[in-house]
Amino acid sequence: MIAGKSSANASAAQSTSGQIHDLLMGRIQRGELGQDVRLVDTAVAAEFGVSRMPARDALMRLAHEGYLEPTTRGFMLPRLDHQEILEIFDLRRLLEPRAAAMAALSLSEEELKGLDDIQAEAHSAMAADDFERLHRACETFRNSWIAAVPNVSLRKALQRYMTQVQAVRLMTFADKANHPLIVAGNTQLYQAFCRRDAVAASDRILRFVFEGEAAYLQAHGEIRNQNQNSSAQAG
Amino acid sequence: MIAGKSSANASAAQSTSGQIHDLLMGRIQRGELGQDVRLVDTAVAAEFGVSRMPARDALMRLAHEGYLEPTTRGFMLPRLDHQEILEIFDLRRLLEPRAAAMAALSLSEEELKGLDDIQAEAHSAMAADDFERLHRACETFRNSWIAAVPNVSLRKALQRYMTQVQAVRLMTFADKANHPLIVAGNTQLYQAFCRRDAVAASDRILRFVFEGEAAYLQAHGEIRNQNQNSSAQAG
DNA sequence: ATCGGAAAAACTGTATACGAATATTTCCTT
DNA sequence: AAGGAAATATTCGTATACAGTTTTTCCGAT
Repeated sequence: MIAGKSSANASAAQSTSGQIHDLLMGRIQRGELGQDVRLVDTAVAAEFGVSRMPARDALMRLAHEGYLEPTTRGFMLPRLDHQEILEIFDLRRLLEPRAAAMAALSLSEEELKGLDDIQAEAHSAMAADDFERLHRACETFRNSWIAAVPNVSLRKALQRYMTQVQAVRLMTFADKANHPLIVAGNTQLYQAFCRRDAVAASDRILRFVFEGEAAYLQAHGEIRNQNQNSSAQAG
Repeated sequence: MIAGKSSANASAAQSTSGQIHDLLMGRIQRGELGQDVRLVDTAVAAEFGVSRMPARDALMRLAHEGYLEPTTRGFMLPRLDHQEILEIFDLRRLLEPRAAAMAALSLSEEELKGLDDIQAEAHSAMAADDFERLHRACETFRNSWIAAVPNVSLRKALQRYMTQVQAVRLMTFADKANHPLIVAGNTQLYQAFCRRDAVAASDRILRFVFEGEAAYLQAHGEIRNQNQNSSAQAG
């Protein structure tokens, strides 16, 4: 049977497939799976000491949620093409400003304190040149304020492409020059949250997404030139 | 084995669970399932002459997609509470104006002709007092222009809460006074599409969603007064 | 007639097995 | 050495069965 780490959420009420789902999602979100990894239901079942059925259920659920992509030979991390990535930036500009505005009004003092702590950790990690700590701090910061958005449907819509956002972020994160920009932007967002300034929070996130897109395009520059010759408008 | 109606999409490449999924989704989207219906995997399997596994896979997929809600005793149509419905209106205001603007630029002449035909059918159905034809025409109109949105991520985000939108529409559709308003709004949207006027299309859809929310609130009026006393901000 | 508890029925989650489909590897011919 | 065909391996989809959980029904007591 399964040896789960988080026994708090892998309680008696959680089915086997639910537990496997959560464990695999944790791995995906922490970037522990390489782009070339194939998750095969027989192998996952063997790893967790269960039958194929709950493993298959968990993999299929992750695929429906957008974290994995089914192939004829197992499930893999999604490979977004250039066009899909640009579309997600487009979608983020529609959703995230409103989400940030709502978060500015909804974040509790305790949650604000938590964001402050995360920012302190981000500064510390940047000073120490610790890429992983910095990346984790930035992800935690983002996940924390999004968790405070009161509109559940909006939150779910945001969380649904979180894996893609993270994949792009890893790409742009590779350029160390982006680090101070990202941390400074988070600091400004945090300050807007503290002031309960919904407009400033909204504007800052909008800038963030534009800047993120610009950084992505720069990182993708040479391939983008090639794609421009061949790209056709979808639909 | 399965006796599918649409053999064009239920081709040899489609798995059994995929076929069952499509057939059940068709029923859901046409409103053929009552609010109290429970879909149990053994019963669905028996209906389609297959084993529980493909039936269960199809039901689980529909649940992941938001069309069904799992209970301990089968799957049911989702029951949205008042707050969730308002949140979806909020989300629609974020997504649909942009979608309509994109559709205005992307719809082909053939697709525009199709919209014109659907509008003619809507007028005819309204004149004949044919509620079902009118409802179907309105749904087809909406599905058609959304299908023309080139941003796949945005389209998927819109399609994900389509069932909820349809449930609310059935509620507001019950008031016959709303019919001419809806058809007139669709006509104006169609005209904006013809003019390739992205701004007008965007604005019209925004009005549509506001009007839809107002109609929903009116239909929900007395219960809303009661809820106002007890509602707590989620999050 | 009502209520509570026990038993039966209904349903889900999971285990195992089998066949089909797909991908990979191997072998043979040119 | 390369390409194509055949064989093999891998993986998936589905069937059947069993155990556990939840719901419903029935029966006895009050």
